[in-house]
Amino acid sequence: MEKQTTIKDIAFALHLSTSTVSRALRDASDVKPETKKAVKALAEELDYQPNKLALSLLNKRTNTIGVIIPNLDYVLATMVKGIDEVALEAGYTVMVCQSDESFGREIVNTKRLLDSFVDGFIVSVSSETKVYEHIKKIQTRKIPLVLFDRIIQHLNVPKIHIDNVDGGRQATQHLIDQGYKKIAILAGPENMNISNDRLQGYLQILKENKIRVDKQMIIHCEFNQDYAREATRELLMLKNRPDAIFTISDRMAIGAMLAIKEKGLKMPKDIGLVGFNNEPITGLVSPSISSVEMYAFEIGKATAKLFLEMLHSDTDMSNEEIVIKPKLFVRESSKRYSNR
Amino acid sequence: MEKQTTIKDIAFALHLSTSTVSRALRDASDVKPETKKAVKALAEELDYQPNKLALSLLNKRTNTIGVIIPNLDYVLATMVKGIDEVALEAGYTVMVCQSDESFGREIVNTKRLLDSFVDGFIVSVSSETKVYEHIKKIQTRKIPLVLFDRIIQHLNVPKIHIDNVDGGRQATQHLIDQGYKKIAILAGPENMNISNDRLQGYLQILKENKIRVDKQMIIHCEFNQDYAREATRELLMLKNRPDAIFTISDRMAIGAMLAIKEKGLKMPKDIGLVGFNNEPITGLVSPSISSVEMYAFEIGKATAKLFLEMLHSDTDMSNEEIVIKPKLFVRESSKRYSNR
DNA sequence: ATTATACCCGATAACGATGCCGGTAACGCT
DNA sequence: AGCGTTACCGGCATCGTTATCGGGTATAAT
Repeated sequence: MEKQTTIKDIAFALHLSTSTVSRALRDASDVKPETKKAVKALAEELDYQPNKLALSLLNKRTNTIGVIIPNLDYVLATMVKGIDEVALEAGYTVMVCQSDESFGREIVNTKRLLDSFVDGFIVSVSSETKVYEHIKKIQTRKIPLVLFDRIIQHLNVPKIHIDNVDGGRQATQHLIDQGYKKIAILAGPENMNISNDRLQGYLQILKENKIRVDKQMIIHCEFNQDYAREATRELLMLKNRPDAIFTISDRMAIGAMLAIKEKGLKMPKDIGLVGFNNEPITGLVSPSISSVEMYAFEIGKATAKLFLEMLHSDTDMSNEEIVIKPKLFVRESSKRYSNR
Repeated sequence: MEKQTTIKDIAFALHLSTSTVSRALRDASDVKPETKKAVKALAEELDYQPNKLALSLLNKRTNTIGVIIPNLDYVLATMVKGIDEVALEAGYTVMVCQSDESFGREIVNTKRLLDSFVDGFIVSVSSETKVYEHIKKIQTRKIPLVLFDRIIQHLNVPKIHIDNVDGGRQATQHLIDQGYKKIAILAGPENMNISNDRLQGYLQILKENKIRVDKQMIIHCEFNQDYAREATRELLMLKNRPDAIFTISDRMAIGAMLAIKEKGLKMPKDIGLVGFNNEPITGLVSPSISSVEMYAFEIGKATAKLFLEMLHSDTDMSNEEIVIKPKLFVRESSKRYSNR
């Protein structure tokens, strides 16, 4: 690594003090125009770049945002893209850390970013996370923090996410409308808000339609294609098997689809299927899979905007909560009647 | 943001000098054991964390790696995951910047990371990038740099990538083995190494099999599903249409598949199709698509390892080039004969 | 001629940490 | 008594930058 030219070099070369050079470069009022010109010219020539480290040490700002996410699957990668775009525009650089759905790594990442002096955090918690001390630590240090997508509902932090209850409602109501009678749900781990909320929507709709809840139809399994496949296999072996399945992710829907095909059942005739996320793959498999769009890119952008707003405002925003409406896209896997 | 406890606070509280506190914390030899103990106890109590910015300013090291990638699609996200894993292990934090396939943003990202004083760069260039001044700038500053996946062949920089020529060879030879006579290729933009190399492999195999190259069968199009679909439409309208298509990405293969289905042709009977990347989707669509696996996660890990090695060794490694063998996974879209 | 007033510019401290050097006290040895 | 050694500890400079204060000089006003 080569030595960068510093303000001192310029000062020395021009027989000026560092103070004057500093002021000249920042176009301060009390510097002679010619001096300014000379300084700027030399700065240009030597390709002078102010040392951000030194500035950060002084100002206690690094123009860096710490982003912690559980992984880089389609949805989160899309959200990160949105965050990145807005952050870049505003002059911030993001440090993306993956917890890999591990609580321990989430802790490590938080610590790392904390002592890298990021200006703030944008976090989506891992599926393992059940204790929030690390999050609270960020708060007690008064460092700006926004939770997105996988939020922690009871924490007093600005949040942004889709209306997962509504997503669950849309999916379930749609299956009922299509004449399915016994609807199962493949939910995720019990502590995850996105799982619980979607399940809540499912339960609401069953109740509103006066359908009795069958506990056998509610499966909590890992957020993963293989687990979903296995869970679906078991569901389909019940003597009172479901005639529709709502999975809370598209990966899980794929797993369910594989188990359904394996069993020789036809969608949408014998069984209906609705996923969540509306990943491109849902439109490409056969039958195509109905899914709930969650506008990941928009959420990413909105998250970064909310974060920046928080960073620059001094009013307390910890009660802020932005909720975005999802939208069901109906495809072959659940469409029995073309008129509805 | 709250004030962090510094070494000065501890020094003041214990009526010591900052130097002594510093030495005590680093377990230096010439500090009385009791003093050490007192310092450490207080440090623990006040939750002292050394200020990384100050240290970075002194040592000119930030323990941060700048990663620049064109986007966060499946392959690159997987690679980043590999990089992240190894980097975390080694105590480094990565700053991931997406150029979004834009040359301008690649420049901006390079600049940003440069003056964030990252310890080095891991870069995969955008498809627009045809001029390499920003890369050379990194080199002239003697900052460690590794190129991966989308490399620049003629630059004297450590590189790591799969054997794209071999990937192209495997795909093309397989199609010939399956009895296809007129094989088209959907290549990417002309300046991309991964595109050119795969095309090269294709050409080699045609030549080795004494098949005349038909320029109409070589299409350069954007790295994108829709462009690939349109290109395939046009290919299929030729009076002398191809009976097999090799696309250099799976996204493009999907586009091609859609155009093929639209035309009413059957795979693998009427036409064969082979993609590249071996994304999960290739096994899920119908017919499933043959594709060349490029071991993205392994490449990511190997890249980070190579980078770290370079960082810690002082021998010149600019001629290092790691090439990983890809492997064709045969699926329905191109499998006419079950015995081969 | 004296004072006021811009107008420029330099010295210094500060951000937090460490490396180097130097200093002091206590002790042992000749 | 005088010297060297050892064990501890503090002072200072340094990294690169800016904010603050305090001059100095030339011009204008009295």
